[in-house]
Amino acid sequence: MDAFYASAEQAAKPSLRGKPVVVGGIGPRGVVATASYEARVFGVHSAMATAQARRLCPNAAYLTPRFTLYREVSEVVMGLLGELSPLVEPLSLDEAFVDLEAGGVEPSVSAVRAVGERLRRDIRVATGLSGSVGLAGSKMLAKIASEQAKPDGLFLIEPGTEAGLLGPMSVRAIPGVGPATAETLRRAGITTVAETGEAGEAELVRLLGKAHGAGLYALATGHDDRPVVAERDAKSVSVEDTFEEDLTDRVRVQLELARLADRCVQRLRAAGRSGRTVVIKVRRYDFSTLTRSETLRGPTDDLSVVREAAGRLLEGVDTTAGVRLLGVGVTGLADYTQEDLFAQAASEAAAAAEAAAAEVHRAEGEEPEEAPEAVGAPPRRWLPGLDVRHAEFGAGWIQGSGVGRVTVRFEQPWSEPGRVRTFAVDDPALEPAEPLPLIRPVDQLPEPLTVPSPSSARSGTEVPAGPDAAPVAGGEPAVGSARP
DNA sequence: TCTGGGGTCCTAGGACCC
DNA sequence: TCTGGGGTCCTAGGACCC
Repeated sequence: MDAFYASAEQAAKPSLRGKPVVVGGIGPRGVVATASYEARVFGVHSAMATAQARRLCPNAAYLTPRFTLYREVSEVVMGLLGELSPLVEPLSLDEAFVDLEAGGVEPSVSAVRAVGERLRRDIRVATGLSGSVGLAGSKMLAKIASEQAKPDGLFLIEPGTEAGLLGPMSVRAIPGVGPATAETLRRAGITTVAETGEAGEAELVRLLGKAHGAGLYALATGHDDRPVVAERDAKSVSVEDTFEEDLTDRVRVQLELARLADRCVQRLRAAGRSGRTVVIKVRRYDFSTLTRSETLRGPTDDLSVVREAAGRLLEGVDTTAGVRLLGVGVTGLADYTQEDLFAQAASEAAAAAEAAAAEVHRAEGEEPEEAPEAVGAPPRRWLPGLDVRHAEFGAGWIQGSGVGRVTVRFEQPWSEPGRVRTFAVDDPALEPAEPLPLIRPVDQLPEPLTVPSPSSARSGTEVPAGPDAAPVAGGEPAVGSARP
């Protein structure tokens, strides 16, 4: 998918189409997840500090990610891929390998190209978004082809043309070659794919180590027989938080670590897994990062066991100078939950310890756990980009908030750009809402009396899509769109 | 107002075992 | 009586990907 998160936001928010949009962390320590192509013109790109992006492109819309929506769109797209072949290997929410041979597609350039073009049309019709397709004889080549295809295109690497195409490219084009590997190779006078192959396997192994060197040599010389593997089981589950300000209070650090352990176990249990090794991660004020791990006697999905292990691991870490990030993870995953005596005993001991600790906290007048209760419900956070519903004005999204006010734009994926209104942050008529689908469901037609928009009469042949969306080929109506 | 969050894979040293 | 060789597991860190 092209600029996936940003494109999804533009499809959802008509007023942002054709405008720079940046999706990512909104806070002081946020980074950019995806920038729309309009924002990239200003030099904004993924992994850049949001603060720097704001300097480069102050007029962009800065939005917090809505993963629920992206996951829903992703499932639709992965479903379309599943119609092409039983062998689909997702790499992320917006990217996957498909083994067309296993899907019985005739192995000819014309047949394969036709499948790719039809897929791109189907994706646009089903989601309103554009995707790019790379077609080639191996995973590496297909990935490079898809990069060439972006945005909104298709690129096919014909057998026999690989060396000519790849040779002049930077070695960075090869998946797995990042900044460190590229720098090591550059110091050895190697910068292109062709030079990498010419260096020979022995030299690459000497420079990069056995596995990486041999693997890179194979890829650089066009050898890649890695199979497309469907549904691989996760090997670890982890959660982490970067704090807006460094934590220095040890009790607060312990509290946050316990919270992270809770979230980690929740995810572990939701996946129906259990794990044997507990890992904590600590990033200090100076960005130095360390991990500590402990392997249990058997796999567990018990909250107290994980919490206790995390707590023990933290004891060996000096946090006095300030903690920027904390994380808790579980690896060594097993498919089942082993309710052994060890876990039960530890669980009971932990429950007792917990009760005792809570007593101590109360006695010491710890504020973190008590504060919300004392003041009532925690203040709602109106994050830019999130969905809301107003009792009178209907569905909209948060454009911004501050000084006790929140600004909402009232529009839907299938409407004209909407109007902005401002409310008090505690306006009872305003409440958080679920994301609307990008394509209007057929069972949610507008009611004629309440939405008599004259412009909607021509919506029958339009597809809600990104700013540079081409009309649907053949002009067939989009799924789900209809006249009132 | 530099540097997220969730992953995978590899390396290397020490413990431990046969 | 001058110290093998190989394998696995655990721990910690680093590169890389989206």
